[in-house]
Formats: sequence, structure tokens, C-alpha cells
Amino acid sequence: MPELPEVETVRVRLAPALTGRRLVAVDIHDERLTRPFDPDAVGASLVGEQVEAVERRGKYLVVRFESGRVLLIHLRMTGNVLHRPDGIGSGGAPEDDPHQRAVVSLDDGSDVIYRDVRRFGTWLVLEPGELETYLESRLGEEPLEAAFTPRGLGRRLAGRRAPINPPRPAGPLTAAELRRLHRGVRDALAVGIARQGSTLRDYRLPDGTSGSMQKEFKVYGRAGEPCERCGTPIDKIRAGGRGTSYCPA
DNA sequence: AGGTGGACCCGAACGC
DNA sequence: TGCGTTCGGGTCCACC
Repeated sequence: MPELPEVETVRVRLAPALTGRRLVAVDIHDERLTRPFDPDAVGASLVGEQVEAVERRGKYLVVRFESGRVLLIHLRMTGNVLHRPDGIGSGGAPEDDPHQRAVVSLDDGSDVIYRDVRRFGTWLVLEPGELETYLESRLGEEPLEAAFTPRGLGRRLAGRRAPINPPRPAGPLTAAELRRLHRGVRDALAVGIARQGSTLRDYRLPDGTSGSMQKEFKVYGRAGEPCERCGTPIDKIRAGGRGTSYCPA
């Protein structure tokens, strides 16, 4: 599913295609995408907007308009944004894709196609000034920016019994362990971005190509196989409700 | 207040 | 074969 590196890769590819462009048509044909708001009303409200910038916060894609309004996109599990420079139907896109949920036509004749198999993804239009409050209440520090530090991470984890790398509680981590965790988070995200994300099934770059990070997974999908580093069989458990693969040694 | 588990989805994998 | 069942996972939310 789209994690931070996948969302960042989509942003990098989308930004030059969208920045400065005006939306001439917005067709949203899935009421789940904009729930509880009416998809036709949301689409109509976006027509005429001009894109000022395409940014990312956490796993959110932030499309800023000159008007100060914002389209906040979350891809959740299987959301996917494609850009067709010559319009829909070009570039090998199937004409009757059953998973296509929205099409945005731009003033240069190109189309942005949003597809989502499981329909968990969301489009939320925010009015000027609403974005910061919305994101602050949901997200921590950006992990690749200077504000994310081992000490800050320690403050957030202090007193917590929620598991990190299985199945240790997060709270009692030492300063040295916090530094290693901080380093590991940053390095893993940076490599993921350099590889343009992981294509396991649904994720694609906006031009339809695949990321390559999946080729470098050390534990994911390798339960029972020997650890690359020490030979111990990779274990898979559930930690905090999610499937977690790791080398027990 | 922190932690857990269900809900939301649907295709794939699995069992018979 | 084809059918029914189970699984998974980001985030929100109800509940303990």
C-alpha cells in the first residue's frame, strides 16, 4: 500500500504536471471518495481552481490552489494517481477501468486519473486556513525534516506501552536505542524514496511505471526464509494489530 | 489517557 | 469447476 515513499514519489512526479494548471472538469463517480460530501458538489467546486503547488505531509498529498483552498488526498490502501499528458485513453489506460473513481481534466489537455480498488482513499477539500489545524491534530513531525529528532521521538514514546519492534514496549527505550530507531526510520524512508516506492500489486507511479523498493525487502514476505544477515528463520507475528515480519535474532 | 479491536472495502489466496 | 471463507491493512472511532 502507499506508504510515505510512495506518496512522496507521486508528489514529485505530479508537481510539474499540475503546478500552474487550471482544472477545467472534475468528474467524481464514487460517493465514498468525498463522503459525507456530495461528489458532484465537490467536483463542481473545484472547477476553475488553479494549482499553486503539490506538497506532502505524512502520507497525505496536498494540492494547494491559488485561491488558498486545498485538495487533501489520502491514498490509504490502494489509491493511485495517474497522469495522462495526452488525455484519458492514451498511454495504455483501459477505457473501462472498473476501479477508476475520478478524472480531473487540466487546461493543457492532460488528465489526472484517480483509481482505487478498495475504495478506502479520500478526497477532502479544505478552505483557506484549515489545513494546518487538520494535519497538526493527526500527524507527528515530518520524519525527514530537522524537527524530527531522537529526543523528540523519546518524548512522544515516553510512558507508552505500545509495541515498536516486536514486542517491546516503546516507553523504556534508551537514548542510544532512540538514536538507532531514528536513524533506521530515516534511512529506510530515504532508500524507499530513492527506489520510487514499492510496487507489490496496485501502486504505480503517475506514468504507470513501477517502483523497485520491493526488491530490497529483507523481511517482508519472507516468513520462514533464512535472515540474509544471520540465517535465522524470519518470523511473522501480529504487533499492534498489523502483520509484522522480523528476524528474531 | 492509552491501548485494543471493529468497521470500512474488495481481490487474492485458500479450503473443500 | 466453482463456490464460500478468510485475510489484510491506514485511519477513525467506540469501548474498556
